[in-house]
Amino acid sequence: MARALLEALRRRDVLADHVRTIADADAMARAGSYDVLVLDRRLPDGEGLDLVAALRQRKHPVPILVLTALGGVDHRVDGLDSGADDYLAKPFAIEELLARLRALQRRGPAVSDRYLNFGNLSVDPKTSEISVGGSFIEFPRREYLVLETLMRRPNRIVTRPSLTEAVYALEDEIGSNALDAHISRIRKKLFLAEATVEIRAVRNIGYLIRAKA
Amino acid sequence: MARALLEALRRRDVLADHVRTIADADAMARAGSYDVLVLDRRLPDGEGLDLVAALRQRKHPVPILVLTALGGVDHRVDGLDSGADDYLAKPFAIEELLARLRALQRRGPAVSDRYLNFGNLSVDPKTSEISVGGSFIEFPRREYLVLETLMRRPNRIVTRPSLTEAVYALEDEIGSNALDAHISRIRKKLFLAEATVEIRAVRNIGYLIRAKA
DNA sequence: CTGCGTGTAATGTAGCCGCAATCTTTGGCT
DNA sequence: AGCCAAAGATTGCGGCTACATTACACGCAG
Repeated sequence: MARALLEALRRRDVLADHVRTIADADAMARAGSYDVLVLDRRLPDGEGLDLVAALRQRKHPVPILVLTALGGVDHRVDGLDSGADDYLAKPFAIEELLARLRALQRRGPAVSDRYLNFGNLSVDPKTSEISVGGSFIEFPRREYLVLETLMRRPNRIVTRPSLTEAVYALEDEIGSNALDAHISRIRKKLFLAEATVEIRAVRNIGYLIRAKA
Repeated sequence: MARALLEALRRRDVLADHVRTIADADAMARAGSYDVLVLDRRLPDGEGLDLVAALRQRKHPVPILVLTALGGVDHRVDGLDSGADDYLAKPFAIEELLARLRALQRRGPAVSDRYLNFGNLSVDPKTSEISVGGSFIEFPRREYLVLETLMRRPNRIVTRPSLTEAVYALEDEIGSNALDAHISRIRKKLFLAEATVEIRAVRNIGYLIRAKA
């Protein structure tokens, strides 16, 4: 079953690791940074719920979904009360498991490194292409870097230092309003392309991109 | 069914409110401070999932569990992907629903640890964002600092020196009623946003934030 | 040479915030 | 209960400063 699940995940470009024992899972959870943990109750070296309890006692924040063949209501209640975040009885549809994983992952930090979409604006970090409402716009390199950086955190403030670092990397570039000028030029292009997003300044802090008023 | 559920919750000393329509639920979510929302899909004025989408679009943080008679895998996937946190098909055992609610509520504070919630007011110190009933309000820097400081100790008095220190840090700024002016402006914004909290003065000592009379 | 990208500087603009004047509330005192 | 003084509330004004915009200059590439 693990193999089938791994295959289904891989096909959807979800990265996953698999171990067989509670001890290994514990070690992985300690060492790595995972968005979600899928756990079977019956394991070679014990009861999966014990790991849930142990992780929660250490205040480990990873969302946990418990799988089991024990489908009775009582078992499900035990599973959830042990500290797990979701509980799914076998047999189950892969699609439902995936949907539940998405729901759990949404709780955590959203990190997808494919297209950055927001409003009718779309940025492809792979090719550095930007399109508004389906039609592509050319952006000079600096302007593109600023916009991509903002699009990586839509609706969130990006500080001025973050932006300058993103655009000027190692280069020392301090002593002008170059960043402001870039922002202004980006705004003009977005406006002409009738984008549904806008770049707003946050005084003393930085900028953010968000849905147009 | 709502009556049975309310009865079961009441017997376990869980406080719950019940409304019948999406419109009412939306209003309650804006106004009140709830640990979790239980939502039926079939409602007199529409599809429950639409409310989920609306709340999530406003970044409303409340955990949502969706109930439905539509038990197919596809429906469950849709439900979870709309932004809900859990999905339960009717018929279900009350005990399982209660366990799932406990799981959601447990996760609520864990996630919202970084949020300061009180009444329908929510402050995110990480991003310096403030929302009332799910919709965000812009606050200038000084006003934000005052409000965050108050929200760190709801129902507790914060002394004038504490507040000025929080707002003016190292800077020497003594010699006017600037703090009072900030309080006044914050009050106006909160009032316009229909917040369920209010800022009260404590003569000769300071201010406190508490539930609105 | 020409055109584009980009940094710089000058100028315009907006909004935060401190100040102070004025009004309201509160609590103590007779 | 009534009065007064002090604390608090509110609001308009103005200065300051960060941000916005634009023109221009320089450099590099074709």
